[in-house]
Amino acid sequence: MSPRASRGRRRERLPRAERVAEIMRVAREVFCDKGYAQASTAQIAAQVGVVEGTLYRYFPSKRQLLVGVIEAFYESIFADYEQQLQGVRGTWNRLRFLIWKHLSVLHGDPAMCRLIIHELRPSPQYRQSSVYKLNQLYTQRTLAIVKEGIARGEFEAQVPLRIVRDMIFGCAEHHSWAYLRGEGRFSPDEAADAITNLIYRGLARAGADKAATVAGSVQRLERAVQRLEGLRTPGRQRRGAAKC
Amino acid sequence: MSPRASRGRRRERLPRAERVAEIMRVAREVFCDKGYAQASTAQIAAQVGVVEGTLYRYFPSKRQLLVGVIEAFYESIFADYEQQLQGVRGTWNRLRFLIWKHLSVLHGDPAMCRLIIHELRPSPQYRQSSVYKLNQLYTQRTLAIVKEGIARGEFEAQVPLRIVRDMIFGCAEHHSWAYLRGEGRFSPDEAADAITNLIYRGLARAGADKAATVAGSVQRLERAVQRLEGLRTPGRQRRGAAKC
Amino acid sequence: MSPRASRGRRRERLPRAERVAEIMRVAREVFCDKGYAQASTAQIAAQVGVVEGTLYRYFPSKRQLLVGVIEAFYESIFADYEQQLQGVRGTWNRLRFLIWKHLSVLHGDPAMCRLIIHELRPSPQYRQSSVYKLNQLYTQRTLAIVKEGIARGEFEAQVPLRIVRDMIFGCAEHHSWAYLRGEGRFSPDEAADAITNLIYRGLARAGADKAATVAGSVQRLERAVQRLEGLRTPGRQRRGAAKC
Amino acid sequence: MSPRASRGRRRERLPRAERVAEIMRVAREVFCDKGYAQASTAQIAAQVGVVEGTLYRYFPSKRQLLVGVIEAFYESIFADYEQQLQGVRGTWNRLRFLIWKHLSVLHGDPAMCRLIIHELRPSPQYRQSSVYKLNQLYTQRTLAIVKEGIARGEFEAQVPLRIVRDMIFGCAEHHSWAYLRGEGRFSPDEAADAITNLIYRGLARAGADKAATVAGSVQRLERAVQRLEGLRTPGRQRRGAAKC
DNA sequence: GATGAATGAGAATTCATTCAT
DNA sequence: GATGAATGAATTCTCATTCAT
Repeated sequence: MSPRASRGRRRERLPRAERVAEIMRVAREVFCDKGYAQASTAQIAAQVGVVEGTLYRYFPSKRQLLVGVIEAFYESIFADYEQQLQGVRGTWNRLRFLIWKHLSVLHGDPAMCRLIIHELRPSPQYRQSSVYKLNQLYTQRTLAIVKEGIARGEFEAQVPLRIVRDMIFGCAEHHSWAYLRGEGRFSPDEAADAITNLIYRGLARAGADKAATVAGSVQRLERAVQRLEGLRTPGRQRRGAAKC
Repeated sequence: MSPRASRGRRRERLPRAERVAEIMRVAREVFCDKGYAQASTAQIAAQVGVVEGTLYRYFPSKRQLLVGVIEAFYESIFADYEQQLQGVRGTWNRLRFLIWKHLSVLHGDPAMCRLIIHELRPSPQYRQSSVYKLNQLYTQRTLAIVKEGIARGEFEAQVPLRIVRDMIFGCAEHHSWAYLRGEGRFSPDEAADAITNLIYRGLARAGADKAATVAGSVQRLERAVQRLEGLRTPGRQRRGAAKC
Repeated sequence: MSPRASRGRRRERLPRAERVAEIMRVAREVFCDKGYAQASTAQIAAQVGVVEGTLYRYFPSKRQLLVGVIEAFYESIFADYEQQLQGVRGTWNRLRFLIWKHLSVLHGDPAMCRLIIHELRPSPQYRQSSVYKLNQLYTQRTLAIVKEGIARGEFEAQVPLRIVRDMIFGCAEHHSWAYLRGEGRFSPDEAADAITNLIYRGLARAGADKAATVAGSVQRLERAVQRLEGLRTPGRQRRGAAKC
Repeated sequence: MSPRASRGRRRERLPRAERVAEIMRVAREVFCDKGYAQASTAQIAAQVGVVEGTLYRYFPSKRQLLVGVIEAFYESIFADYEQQLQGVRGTWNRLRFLIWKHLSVLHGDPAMCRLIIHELRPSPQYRQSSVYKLNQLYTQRTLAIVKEGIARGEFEAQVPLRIVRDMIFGCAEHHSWAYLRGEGRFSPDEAADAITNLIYRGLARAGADKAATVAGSVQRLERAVQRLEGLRTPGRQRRGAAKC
C-alpha cells in the first residue's frame, strides 16, 4: 500500500563504514573506467544506489573522494609490504623484490596507477594526502636497502641516493607507461630482473662482490689475488676473515 | 567617437601565419599557467585580442590547439639537437649530453613539460601527434649511442635496450617531478653526471676499460693477477678457462 | 531584501511530475510559437522560471524535449479516439469520422501539427518515438474500416490499401497546408464530407449500394433493371451475365 | 618566384553565369546531402573552390541560395512538361500522366523534394519565390484536366476542385514520404495507376462511361436499361451507339 | 572580381554542489 | 540519514555575414 515500498526505493540505512566502503568501491570503478574528469558524481551516486547528496554526507567533494579512493588503494598495497620484505635476504634480492613489487602494482592495477600519476600526484592536494606520506615511507625503505648495500661494502660509498630512487621508480613508471594507456604489455618479472641488474651494477663497488649479477669473474680474480699475494681485500667487513 | 572605432575594436587583419603564431604564443602561456583543463578558450581569445570564433578558424578544437602548441615546442627543442650531438665524442660524453639535454628541457620549461607528460601523453591523440613521431626519433638516437657503446666494446653485449631507455627518461622525469610541480629545484648538470655515471656503470663491460667512471680497481686487480699468474683474461665469454 | 529572496529567486521545489508537466507545457508553447530551431532552451527555461540546467534534469536534450511534447500531444489526441469511433456506424460514417478527426486535429492545433510534420517526422528519431507507434495504430484503424467495407461488399475487393491510406492522410495534410502556415482557412466539416465522398466513391463496388454518397443514379438504375428484368446483380465476378 | 602561383590559388575569373551555375550545382549537392540547416556556407564555398565572401557576391544570403537552387530545379522539371502533356489524350490518361510525373519527380530526386517540402514550403519566403508561382501554374494545369473531364461529362459536375488537387498531390507526397527519408521504396508506375484509378472513380459521373478503370458493370447496366426502357444516357460520347 | 580574416552573438549542454524537506 | 530538485556559471564550439585589402 505504501507508494514508497512499491517504487522499490532503496532506503537502506547502512552503517557509516559500510556506506563509505560501498561508495569508495563504486567510485574507484568509475574513476578507473572513465578517468577523474569524465566521471560524474551523478553516475557514482546512481551506481551506488543513492542520490548525489548522500555522497556529500561522506565526502566533502568529488576531489576528496578521489583522494580517499587512492589512499585506500595505497594502504592495501603496503599492508603486507614490510612483512614480505623481511623475508628477503641479500641486497640484490631485496632491491629486486622492491622493484618487482612496484612493477607488479603498475601491472596489476594500471587504471589506479594512472589516476595516481596523472591526477593525484600533479595536483596541489597531493602533499596533504596520506599518499604522500606513505610514498615517503616507501621511498625511505628503498633507500635503506641501498644504504645497507653501502654499509655491506657492496655499493660505492658515494651513491647519489636521490638519483637512485628516481631511477628505480622513474624507470618502472616509464617502462609501464604504454601499458597504462592500454597499449602493449610488459612483464614485471623480466623488467624487475633487468632493472635490478642495471641498478646493481651501476652502484656496485668496483672491487666488491657483484654476486648474483656479475658472473663471478671479479670475485674469482680477487680470491686468486688474495691467495697468491696473501693480501686481504680492504673492504669494510673483512668478511674473508682470519684464516683465509 | 567614430562608430568605426567603437564597433570594430581592433579589426587588425594579420596574415594567417602571424595570427597562428600569436594564438599559439598566447595559448602556450595560458595552458602553462593554468593547465589545460582550467584554461578557457575565452581567456585565450581575449588575451590574443580576438573573439573566440577566430581561434576556431585556425584550430579545430581546444585540444588541437594544445597539440599544436606542444608540437611547436618539440620542434624548437629538437631543431639543433642533431647538430649539437655531432660535436660530442665518446660514449660517456654522448650519453651525458643526451641526458643533460633532456634534463635541461625539463628544467627550462617545466610547465610545458607538465602539459606533455600529464595532458598530451596520456591522451588518445598522442599516437597521432607529430610529438609521438619526434619522440621515437629521439629515443632511437639515444639507443643508437648505447649500440655504439656495445660496438666499441665498452658495454655488455646483452644490454636490455628498452630498459635503458626507460631508465634514462624515466629517471629524468622522476627526478624533475617535484620541480615540475613548482616545488624544489634540481641541477641538470649534477643530475646529468650522476645519471650518466650510474647508467654507464650499469652497462659497462666487466672486463672493459671503465676509464672515466669506474676507478680502476678491478682493472688493476686483473692486471695484477695477470702478472702473477701469467694469465690473460680471455674476454668475457671464455672466462671460466682451463686451469683456473 | 532578505538574502534568501535575492539569492534563490524562486527555489520552488515541485514534485517531479509537476515540473515535467510545466516544462512540457511551456516548451510546447515556445516550440509552437517559434519553431523548433528558433526556440532556445534559454527561453524555455526562463519562461518556466528555472535555470537551463533544470531542463536537462528532466530531458536529456532539446530534441528529446520536443519528442516528449509531441508524444504527450499525440496521446491526448488519441485518448478517446477508440471510444468515439465505436459510437459511429456504417462504413461511410466511420470513414468520415476518421477523416474529420484528422482534419480537426490539424485545424485545432496547426502549430503542433507543423512540428510533427516538418520537425519530428523527417528526423531520424521518428522511428524510435512512440509517435511512430501511435501512428501505426491509427493507420491500422483506418484501414480496418476500409477492410470492413470490403467485407460488407461495399468496396471493391482489390483495393490498394496503402494508397487509400496515403490519400486520406495526404489529402488532409495537403488541404490544411496553407492553414498550417497561418494563411487561409479551411473547414474540417466541409473538407471531411468532400474527401469522404471522393474516397468512398473511388472505392465503392461498382454494383453496390452507394447509399449515402452517390446521388442515387446508379442505385436507381439498378433498381429499375431489377424491376424490369427480375434480376439481381450477381456480384462483381459474374457480371458477364446471360443475354447481354 | 611568385608565391601566388606556387600556392596554386585558383584565381580563375569565370563569367558571372558560369560562376553562378557552379555555385548552385555545388550548393544543391551540399543541401541535398546534409539538409539546409546542417549545410554551411563554408563548406559550399570550399567545395566550389572560392572563399565564402564570393558566395555573397552572387547570392545575398544562404537562404536565397537555397531558393535559387530550388527554383532552378523546378524550372528544369517543368521545362518540357507542357509539351509532354500535349501528347497525351483522354482524361484518365492525362490525369495519370500528371500524377505519374509528380511521383517520378519525388522518386527521382528525393533529396531535393525534401528540401522543397520541409525547408522552402513552410518558410515565409515561399510565397515570394518563383516556385510558388510555378506551383500555381502546375496546379491549375491539373485542375484544368479535371475541368475538361467535367466538360466532357466524364466527371460529376459538382467536383470539389481544391480537394481533388489536395488528394492528388497530398497522396503522392504521403506515399513517397518514407522514401524521402531514405526508407523503403515505391514504384511511380504502380502508384500512378492506383491513384489515378481511385481519383478517377471518385470523380466519375455516376452514369458515365468509366471506360478504362471501372469494369463496365454500371455501363452495362445502363445499356440494359436503355434497351429495356428505350432510354439513352445523354452521355457525351455515345460511343456504344446504334447497333448495340 | 576575389579574398579571407574577423566578427559576435548565441547555441546547447555539463555538473559539482547545496539545502529544504 | 537520506532525498532529489534546483542551481548557475561556465564551457566549447558554430556560422552566416561583413569589409578592408
